Amino acid sequence: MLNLIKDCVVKNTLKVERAKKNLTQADLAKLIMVSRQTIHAIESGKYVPSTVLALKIAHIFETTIEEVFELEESDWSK
Amino acid sequence: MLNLIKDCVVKNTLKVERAKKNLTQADLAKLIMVSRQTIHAIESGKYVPSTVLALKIAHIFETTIEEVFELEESDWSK
DNA sequence: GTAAAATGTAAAGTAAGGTTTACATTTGGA
DNA sequence: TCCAAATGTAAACCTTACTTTACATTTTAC
Repeated sequence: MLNLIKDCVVKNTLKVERAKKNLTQADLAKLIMVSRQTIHAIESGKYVPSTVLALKIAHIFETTIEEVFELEESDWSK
Repeated sequence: MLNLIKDCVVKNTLKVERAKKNLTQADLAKLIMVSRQTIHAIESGKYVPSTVLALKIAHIFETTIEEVFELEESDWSK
């Protein structure tokens, strides 16, 4: 079975949520205990965070993972 | 900065949700296009799925990731 | 009680998430 | 304008998620 997950595109609203709370990338990184580069990489779509990270991020923004990370429509069937 | 994420414990309700929908591990695996062993590994806590997989799993069960995957209380501060 | 279905387990390999260090560029305020 | 803060970028490295194949054990149905 070939890997279809890696081809899935996930959009996120990190930058906007950060703005709402007036947090810098470094602030957010510190809050969830990861490197600033990790936040940057997620925001710029370089990669999708692990579920543990996603849980923490959604928690900080007082919302759900689904609100922050959205799987592209066409990828639900992959 | 050392990696704290790997030490986080995440419980999940996959087995129960599967029972509700009367799906075998193989059924679920087929629905989200992963191997049966992947489902088994997640269910038995061997590892936490990626966010993409978690999104798909929650979607199948018509719920949210937070309902299916719960970070242990003490790990929110890690 | 036996066959089939479901679940458990394991090993080797690949890809993606995340780290560290380091430096370059952009933005904003005095 | 100039300094500092914020953001962007990159490379080398390690860990974990997920795959494939294969076989063992447990459950379920007849």
